[in-house]
Amino acid sequence: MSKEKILHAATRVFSEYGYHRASMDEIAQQAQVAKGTLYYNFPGKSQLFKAVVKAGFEDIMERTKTDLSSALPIKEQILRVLRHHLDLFLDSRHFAHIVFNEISNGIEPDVLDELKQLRREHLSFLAGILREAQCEGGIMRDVDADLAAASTIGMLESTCNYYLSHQEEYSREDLENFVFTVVAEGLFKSLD
Amino acid sequence: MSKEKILHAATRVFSEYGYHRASMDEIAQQAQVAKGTLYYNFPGKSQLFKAVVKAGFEDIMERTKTDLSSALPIKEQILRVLRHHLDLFLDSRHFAHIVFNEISNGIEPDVLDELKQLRREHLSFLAGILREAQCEGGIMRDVDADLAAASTIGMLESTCNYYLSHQEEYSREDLENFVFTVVAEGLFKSLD
Amino acid sequence: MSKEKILHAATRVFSEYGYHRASMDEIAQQAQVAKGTLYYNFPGKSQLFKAVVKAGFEDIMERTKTDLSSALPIKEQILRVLRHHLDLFLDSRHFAHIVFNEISNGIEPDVLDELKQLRREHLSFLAGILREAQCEGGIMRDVDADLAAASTIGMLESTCNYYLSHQEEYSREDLENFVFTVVAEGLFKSLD
Amino acid sequence: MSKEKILHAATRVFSEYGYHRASMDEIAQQAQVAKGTLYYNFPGKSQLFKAVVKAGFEDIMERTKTDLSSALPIKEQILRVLRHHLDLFLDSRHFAHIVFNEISNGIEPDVLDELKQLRREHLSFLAGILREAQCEGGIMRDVDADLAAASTIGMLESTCNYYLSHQEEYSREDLENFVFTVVAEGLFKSLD
DNA sequence: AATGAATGAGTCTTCATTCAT
DNA sequence: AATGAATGAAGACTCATTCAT
Repeated sequence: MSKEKILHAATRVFSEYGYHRASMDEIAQQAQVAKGTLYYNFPGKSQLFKAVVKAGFEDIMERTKTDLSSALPIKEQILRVLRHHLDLFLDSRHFAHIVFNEISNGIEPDVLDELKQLRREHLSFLAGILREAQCEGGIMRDVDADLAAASTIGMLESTCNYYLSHQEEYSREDLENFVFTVVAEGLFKSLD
Repeated sequence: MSKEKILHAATRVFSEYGYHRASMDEIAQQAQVAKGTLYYNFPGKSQLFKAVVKAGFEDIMERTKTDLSSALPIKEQILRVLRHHLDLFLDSRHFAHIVFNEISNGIEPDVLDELKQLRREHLSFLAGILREAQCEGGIMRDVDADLAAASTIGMLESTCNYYLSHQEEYSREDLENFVFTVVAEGLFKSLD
Repeated sequence: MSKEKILHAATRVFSEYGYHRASMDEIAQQAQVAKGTLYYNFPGKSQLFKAVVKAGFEDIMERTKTDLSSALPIKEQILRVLRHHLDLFLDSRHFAHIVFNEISNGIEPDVLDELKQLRREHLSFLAGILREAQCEGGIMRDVDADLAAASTIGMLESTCNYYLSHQEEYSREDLENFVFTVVAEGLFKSLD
Repeated sequence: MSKEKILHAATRVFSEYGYHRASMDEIAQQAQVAKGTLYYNFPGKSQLFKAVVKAGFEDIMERTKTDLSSALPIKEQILRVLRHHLDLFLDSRHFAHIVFNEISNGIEPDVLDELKQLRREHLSFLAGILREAQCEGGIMRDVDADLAAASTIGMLESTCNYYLSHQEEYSREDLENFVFTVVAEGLFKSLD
């Protein structure tokens, strides 16, 4: 009960302020529990943060998995993965930022390792989908699937970030089209 | 004199610890000046950080510009831009991280705006080069140059990051080839 | 049932950490009861501590009494008292320390008074034995029995403490001989 | 300047409350400096405590040394040492208690080691004087000088403690006589 | 131009205690 | 008789910033 409330509040607060500016006081207040209750449910700030990030990764992976099905053509599956991540980066911009980026700053090393592990798992998940695409249809280029997953995530986040501060200039459809194009065909017509 | 030393030390310290974990004490110590001297030369921590980031952006832009010349074919110019940014992300990993990412966390809003402006200028610079490529040769796809610049930066950083924690699996050449392929041709052979 | 378990665990925990560093959490855990059970059986931490100290005093007094008997020559009785206290200070070093010394630190005043009373009773018990020695045989010097009891306890504890951190240099027998000599004859051959 | 004030205040506060109940807030208040000033001058609570204890040991040793001189007969020297320690235990009861006893509780292990070292040095100092007495005059029994020093300190403190809570029953002279007797001749007329 | 002692608001964390069940 | 979730006061410590020199 309290744990739920705390996790929700912590997600909000970490998203808004980032790890370091977020204070346990603020989280307790927003969760409407006493500060001690935070420490009754989580060992400390960094562990609470880890729980938030973990829930975030699990959520995006769960949502993506649910929407996929082997019945779909690989091409469609990848489009859906992209769309899910776009949703995440657009709807929960700040949350996505902490989940994908705040992982590197000044967090206790032991927790940091676990966070990196979570990120690795997420990338593996994406890479797995890409690898399938390579095996099956021969649709995909023969690039390293892990690098491809990593590069795609960074590309998506950066692009969404830019989009969000220039919303008047693009529509959501523009964004999707751009992303699909870049992923699919790259920037150049030909470089040879 | 002092200003130089402080700027160098601040770059080192911010790179190592990130904005929030970096302390003015540590910076003063590494710069071998008294703490008061920091405040004599810079109004405060966030302003000092801004100066560091600004110098960072200027450096990468300067280095890139120097290496370009209208004599070169556009294609080659873009390769060089990519290579310069790869260098930055690989050699000064942490520095690049704060320059490109720490900009969004929990920094005082007034300074944050100026930092965002700096990032915008850098993206404009890159977008400018891409736009040239579009005008001139018809080599490039007709995607939005600004989005393309933003997406490329994100892709580069994320890819380098992954590469740096998996160096045993890839060579630097692998990395370059991958990046060039992705930028040039995207991930798919065809999606239609 | 629970009370017993708690008392045992509390003794262990107080002995290991001292009064202030010992936590009710730790005690509950070691006693394998819920924290609430502690408060069901004892009014609070200081009262629990008092119970532990009381049991400690009673134990050493009981053990000593059991081993004495009016049949024994006074001299032998005193040797036995010394030996019992040596055993206590050596075998249950930390426990003895809290029983005899932690009594004065920063404990709630109300409980502190009761603890001091317990110590007083123990000293009275020892002084009683000494007084007997004085009456009966004329073996003992005509010093104040209460002061003598107090001084002896302090001497024993301090000596055992030193011994315990220099065990490689002395045998247990050395220690006993030293203590008996000091008690019996003092440090000097003659001071007149 | 501040350092002095802090050290004085800390001595007062630690003496009154013991290590754990003493709070940095209270010390800062009594020293009339801001809390930050405490940490500017001392790395932390335990280090501040160490400084207090160190000053205490140095003070008693200094005062004792000053009063001794090789011209005096050994017997007189030892009487003076005893008197100085009596003064300390009587005049600065609480301070002496923390200096000699609080050394064992729940202090950070690294600092604890240094504190133990200080105590060791003090005992060595006392043992040195005793050893002289053994060499020179043959006045002293052939007991281990280190054990003798340790036992004497414990005896003194314990006796003073008892005296202080029963002042109506003894005079200071009674106390001195008792202590001298015990040290000199022990408790028994003869035990053989 | 430079210093560094001093500050105090802000943070994380601990823990004895309570109480509804 | 026993539980354990929840509390909140209290405490140690950090650090950007100020200012007299």
